[in-house]
Amino acid sequence: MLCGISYMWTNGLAIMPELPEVETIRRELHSQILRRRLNNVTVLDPRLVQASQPKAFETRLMGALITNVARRGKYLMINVESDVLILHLMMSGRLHLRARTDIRPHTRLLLTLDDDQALHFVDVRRFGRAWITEEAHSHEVVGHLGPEPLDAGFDWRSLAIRLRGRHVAIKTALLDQRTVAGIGNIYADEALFAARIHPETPVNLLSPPKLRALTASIVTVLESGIAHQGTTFSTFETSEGSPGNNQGHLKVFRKTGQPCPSCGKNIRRIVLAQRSTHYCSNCQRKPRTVSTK
DNA sequence: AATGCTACCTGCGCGC
DNA sequence: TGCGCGCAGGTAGCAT
Ligand SMILES: [Zn+2]
Repeated sequence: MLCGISYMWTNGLAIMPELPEVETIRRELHSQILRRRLNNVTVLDPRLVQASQPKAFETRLMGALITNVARRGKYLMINVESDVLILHLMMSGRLHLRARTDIRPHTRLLLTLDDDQALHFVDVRRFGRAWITEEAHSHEVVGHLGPEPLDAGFDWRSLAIRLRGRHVAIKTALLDQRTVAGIGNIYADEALFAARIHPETPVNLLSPPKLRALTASIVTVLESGIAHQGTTFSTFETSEGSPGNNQGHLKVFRKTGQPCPSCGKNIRRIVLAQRSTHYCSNCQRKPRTVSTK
């Protein structure tokens, strides 16, 4: 299914990995590489491991047994015996399990397994990053993250705590990973639509009932995304090659000019926090105290 | 402390 | 047909 979206890579892939996409990849990887051994590790682009020397990075992982594949927000965590390999795909990072010799353009990292297969980290835009740490929870890149929205303990109070003392637009706050981990541009717009909250609403003006609604909507849209194996705008492959199809379930994201599925009014697009933002001006009203530009 | 803005990077669509 | 511009995205880092 196409959504009038026309940009994709030459290999036909166009996803923006947020929590549901990373979780989909995590589940596939878990079934594919758990208890496999890393026979070889090759850093093809030093930029990927900026924080460390490529050689040291490689040797630290070489020969290690993969004991778990986990996720924190949008970060993928491949546990080996005594270390954790943390990966962030950013926008264009992809993981493919395929023949170790089948190296395609833009491959940045090769994790060769104990057969002819390798996990290929392919990243056209080179924004993706990789780290190795002994203790993932306190690591610099995940230590500051907000609560996991799909954990049992996530409720409107934990959201309220993270918004305390702040005055930014709610969409800006949702894109800030310290507020809630894993929300990106797609699911921020979808969650705000589902909760009937205008994206420019200052967070200090959100009542507890609105925060409750938003909390529930965040959980709903993320779970829906996972249930549909993530959002893609073209011939998306997960690492196994099966397509995600959550794009067919989005209500407002990149639906500018199309009728709101709730009221029929045209979906609007604005730029907020330097990001495309889509909403229904009828279903998502600005509080009166916010002046219209 | 909180917030805003830019750099980073590349392929593709669009307009001329 | 060819070229160049602008867009898309998440995060770190810097400025205010
Ligand atoms: Zn509407």
